Amino acid sequence: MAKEAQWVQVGKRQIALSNLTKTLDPTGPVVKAEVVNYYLSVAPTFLRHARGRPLSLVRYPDGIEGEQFFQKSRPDWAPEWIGSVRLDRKSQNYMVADAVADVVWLANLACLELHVTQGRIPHPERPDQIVFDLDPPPDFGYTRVIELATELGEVLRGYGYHPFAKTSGQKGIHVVVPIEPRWEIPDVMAAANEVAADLVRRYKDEATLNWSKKARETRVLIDLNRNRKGQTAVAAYSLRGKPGLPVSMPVTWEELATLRDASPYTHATVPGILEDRGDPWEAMAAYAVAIHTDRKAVPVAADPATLAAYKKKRDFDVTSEPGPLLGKEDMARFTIHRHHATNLHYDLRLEQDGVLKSWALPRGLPHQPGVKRLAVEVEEHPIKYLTWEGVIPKGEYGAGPMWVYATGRYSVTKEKKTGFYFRLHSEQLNADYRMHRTQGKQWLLERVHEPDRDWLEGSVPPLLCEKVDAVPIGNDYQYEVKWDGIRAIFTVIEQEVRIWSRNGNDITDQFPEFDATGLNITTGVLDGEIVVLDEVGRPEFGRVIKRLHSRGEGAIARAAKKHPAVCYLFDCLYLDGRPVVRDPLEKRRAWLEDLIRPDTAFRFSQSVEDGELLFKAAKQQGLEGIIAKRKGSRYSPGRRPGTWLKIKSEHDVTLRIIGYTRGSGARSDTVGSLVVAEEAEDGLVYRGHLGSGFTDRALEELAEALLPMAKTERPDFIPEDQDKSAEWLKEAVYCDAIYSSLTSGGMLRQGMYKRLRGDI
DNA sequence: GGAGCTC
DNA sequence: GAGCTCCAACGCTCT
DNA sequence: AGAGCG
Repeated sequence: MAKEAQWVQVGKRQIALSNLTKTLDPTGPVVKAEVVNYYLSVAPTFLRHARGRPLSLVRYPDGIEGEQFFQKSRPDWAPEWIGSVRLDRKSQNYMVADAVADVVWLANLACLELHVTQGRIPHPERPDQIVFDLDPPPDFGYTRVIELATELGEVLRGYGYHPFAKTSGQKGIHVVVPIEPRWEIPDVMAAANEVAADLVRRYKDEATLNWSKKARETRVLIDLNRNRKGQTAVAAYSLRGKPGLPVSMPVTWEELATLRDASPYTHATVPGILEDRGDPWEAMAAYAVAIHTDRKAVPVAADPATLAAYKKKRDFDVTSEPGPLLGKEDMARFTIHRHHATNLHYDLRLEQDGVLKSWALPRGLPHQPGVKRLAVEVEEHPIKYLTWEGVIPKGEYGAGPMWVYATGRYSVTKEKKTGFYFRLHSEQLNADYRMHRTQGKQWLLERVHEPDRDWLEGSVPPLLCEKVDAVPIGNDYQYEVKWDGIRAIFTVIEQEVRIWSRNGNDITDQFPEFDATGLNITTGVLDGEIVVLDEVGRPEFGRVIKRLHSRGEGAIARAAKKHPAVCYLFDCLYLDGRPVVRDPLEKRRAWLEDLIRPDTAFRFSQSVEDGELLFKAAKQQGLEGIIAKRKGSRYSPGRRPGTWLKIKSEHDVTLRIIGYTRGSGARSDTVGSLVVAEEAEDGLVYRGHLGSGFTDRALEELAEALLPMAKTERPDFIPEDQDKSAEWLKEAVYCDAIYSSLTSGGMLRQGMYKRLRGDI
């Protein structure tokens, strides 16, 4: 072990990291610590595609400018927990990554590139994907490679495959199709060859299968050799040993079409992108099909006419949800129902011998390794329940709504005496579980691997609004009231609720009225707006903000009693063991409505179809505005402008800054917000607080920018030194007095009101 | 990057 | 103790 | 037979 080794704990493994400050990419420069960090952060996603595949390491112990070498066999000094597999009698003992710790250990070996075979355990000799490596000659424009990859994608669809794309991390593009692991390599090669030859026939001047340099000249090599025995291709999310440490990055077909080169994807950017938009390949395994040369009927003849027709409707196809799974007759299917009978529960159904083996899961699916959930074996169900969804009428057994929570295919990865391990592949859920019989009909369901992203850990940045001036009209939208209060993300773990502000601050303690008894849920992430309502049911921002600022248990309890808050929930991001952010808005909201218990502090934010009407009503009621949401849209934490629009109900407001609040945070130099009032017929009307958590300096700048916009530069009641707005803002005592008067009850106190009004 | 071998 | 060496592989093509 | 190729 090198002398300066640093020990880290990854899962249950301890790993010695050596030479962390060694530069591996001098052009960055990038040191080894950053490489380890990269692989640590993408490991759960990386493993989804690489787990169980024999590895080739490309190691750069002296950095990308030093010597590089391949390594396949498992060195005998590897820790005992690094797994391995032998492809045949006389082959290597290939290493196989299974857990995050394995990836970190490999990263420490300065193994920048990880390459994998197309087969994986338990059938390493039967590929479960075909890779088409598009390898352009020098000076072949990237855009043209993309075009060719896109065409290849279409040809593959014509043959009934579901293609996925990634950058190679260098000049090329890899098009990958998942297949069922049922054929030997020669059969798979033959199928691949047929499709590639088809493409080459259509694009004679662009593409070739001929591998010799001379014959290739200026054409792209469609390299099928990556599919051969013992051959590997760079793994999805692997780094490449090139300047800047680019990544072999899975992309959606839409993303691919907009790429101009592969430069956006590097060790530095990929973790953020992944966090932002997830893994485009996540559901890949659910789209495995039989190779086209061995199907009973070839689904689509690959003649040019068919392809043209396909191309025509492709725009629609690509932008909408993926189509139905193909070839499902060849693999075992599964469904999980959310069944809101007398007692809410889930039903896990696995296809086996022509029936659905079923278990009732009273508390949903486990969300994390180590979490176990009871699973009670129930009677087998007929296959037709795979897709059944609806309401079981009152009086019948199990009366109540039953939703398809996830459906796709599954594979048993390991059989044990007391149970089995299985992996779910679907659009909704891709995870490994262990089913373990404890006694009789009682089983325990346990999650095996870490999720890509732990939705229940800490806060999730909420999807934000974009302000617009007019109500977007159309059948594409649904409309909700814009509740004027505190945006809050709720995380529920078991029976514990935590509340997070939009900036990720934990505000749980401020609102003791929100507890899990109001929600029919075991684990979840919900999005809503906390409001305090006035006598006629209008949100009073001043009151709720006061709730946010009260300190001390006693004060909070008193405030909660005086001004009880409710929360209008409008979205659901995670539900009992699976993220739902990628389900369409309507589905998320249907689930949400179902999980809110009546007569609690939680309410469902109703939506309506008529935007104009709601807008008019909102204006009449003095509400802040309405929100238009695009139907079918996903939830993109952190933002995605254009999917969610906020409309101000008043446009020509003249605001005046009448004070500021002291911040409630720990930093003494922060100012809470500007207190703004609107000019009305009969004086100033409090409109709320602008921003929060400014430093004095930032606030001065903001005030300077805003003051000229106000009708009067400064209200008359501000004492002395009228010239310097910044100094005016520093009149803390005075403004605090205004603040408290403004916010007691959300109204201007009598005296102050008079003073503000009349007599300015 | 780590280990085994050689001097 | 320092210095050197090893650490892959397939199948096809060209020479 | 051996080197080259990715």
